[in-house]
Amino acid sequence: MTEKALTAELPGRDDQPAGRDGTRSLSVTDRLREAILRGETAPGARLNEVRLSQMLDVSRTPVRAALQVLAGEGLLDYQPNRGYAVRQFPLSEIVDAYDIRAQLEGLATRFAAERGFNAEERAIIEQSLRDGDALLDKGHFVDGDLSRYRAINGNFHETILAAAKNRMLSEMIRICHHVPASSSRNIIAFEFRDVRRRHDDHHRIYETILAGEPWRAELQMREHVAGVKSSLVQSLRQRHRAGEVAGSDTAEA
Amino acid sequence: MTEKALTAELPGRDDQPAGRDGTRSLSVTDRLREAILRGETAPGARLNEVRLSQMLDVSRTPVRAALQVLAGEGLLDYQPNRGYAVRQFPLSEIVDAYDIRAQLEGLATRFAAERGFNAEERAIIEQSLRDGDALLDKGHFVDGDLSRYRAINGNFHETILAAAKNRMLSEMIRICHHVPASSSRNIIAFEFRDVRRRHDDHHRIYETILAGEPWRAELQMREHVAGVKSSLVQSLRQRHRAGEVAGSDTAEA
DNA sequence: GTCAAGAAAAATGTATACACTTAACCGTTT
DNA sequence: AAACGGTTAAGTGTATACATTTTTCTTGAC
Repeated sequence: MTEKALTAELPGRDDQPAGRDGTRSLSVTDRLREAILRGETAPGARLNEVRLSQMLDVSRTPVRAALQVLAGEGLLDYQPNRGYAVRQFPLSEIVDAYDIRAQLEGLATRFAAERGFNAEERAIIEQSLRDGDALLDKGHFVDGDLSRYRAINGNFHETILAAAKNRMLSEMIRICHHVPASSSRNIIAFEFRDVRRRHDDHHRIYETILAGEPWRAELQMREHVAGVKSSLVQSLRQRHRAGEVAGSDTAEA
Repeated sequence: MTEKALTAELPGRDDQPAGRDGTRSLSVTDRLREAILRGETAPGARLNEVRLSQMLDVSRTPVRAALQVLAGEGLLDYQPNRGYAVRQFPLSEIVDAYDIRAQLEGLATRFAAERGFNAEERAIIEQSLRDGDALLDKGHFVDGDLSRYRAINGNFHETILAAAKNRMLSEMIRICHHVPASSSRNIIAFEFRDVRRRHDDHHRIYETILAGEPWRAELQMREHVAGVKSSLVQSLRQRHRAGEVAGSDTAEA
């Protein structure tokens, strides 16, 4: 079941009132989500409430609250009187999640283009473009550059999403990002060329938005995300060919 | 706050063990969701846990569980230590929800077309097409026909969604349907011509799927849903012009 | 009269005891 | 050995008491 490592660096209920969050429930929710996304829980494993509460040193109440929330986010399965289990994501759903993201982020881009950016949003985006340029100027990556670009990439996408000003859209895209292997945190290694191409996409998208062509910007963003999917699929194929394969139709990385 | 009518036809905790559902929590969740979607709760109103538990004749525990679930569905807002409030949907978000639905259902149609239907799914869809034909053959609607067509329409869309075989997609579309004024349950009156046109869309989409053209089917479905949005917007404009208007930028019907 | 500070009230968060359901166990039977 | 039945243990669902936070109300000063 691999419910270990959850108990690490636990504040203990007396050190801090309730973690650094407002409530224990939120704290437990975050910790469990992290653990699941990290893959520290065997997919399909059932989560025992009393064991979790002992591990996290809280009562069952906040644990149950967290489980309900995570089930709502799609990370857990729930059956009445039978409890919660870590949801399994067949490879097909992981790949499909990119298609969903492509549609949704495309739409968000259209909304953003229609509604326009405020000064702060514009500043962040332009900064992210400059930062990416600087990082890619060397022509190759050194250690840590990839995770640095990941942050830059995040700023770009999040700012566009914020400019779309649609909560439902934001939440849905957030859910897409929380599909285990789809999450940017455990993405496969990328070629320098891939990153450069993607960064250029950012430039193009921003230019199209400024040019006042929401519909084109939507298509560009859709294509942009679809490109990430392609990279993933190709990467999976390579792995598979290398015989490194592992887990049939379930992702555990 | 208008938390009335929730207490209607309550089984009472001794009549039945826990409603007809498995648990009280699920029962309460369903009842609260219905009440919110029906608009029986003032938008923005804060929900008091003890009052709700008294009204529903259960303890706070299942009430809290229900509130957490509904917050996850996007129907309620939550703030730590301050509780839950009925979420307000600005008109823009209601309209946007149709765009989101259009993208998502389009994608679902593509998936369904790529993956194909099984015998049962095919049967349901073809039945829905026949039923709609029969209903529309008269050339006009009599009382009750519109809600009858609504059921037929539901069968068509739900079956396509089922054939897409993607849970995340299903859940997201479900959320779109739960946006108050977006819900089919409180949709504005439709012209006969609109319905006929929409039903013809169903025929075309199914034919395209059978023809093995997933990409075209996606576009058709996207356009199909976008048409519904247009009808809504037009309907809202008419209302507005008629001065019937009411609530500024918040939908309450 | 307005504002601020503090106390009282109310509401949410948490822990825990108990009820009920499900799953496991064990012996019996075929 | 496999299958059935009943008992026991384990786990989830619910109610409730208590802790903590937020909100309200009162009191006082300016």
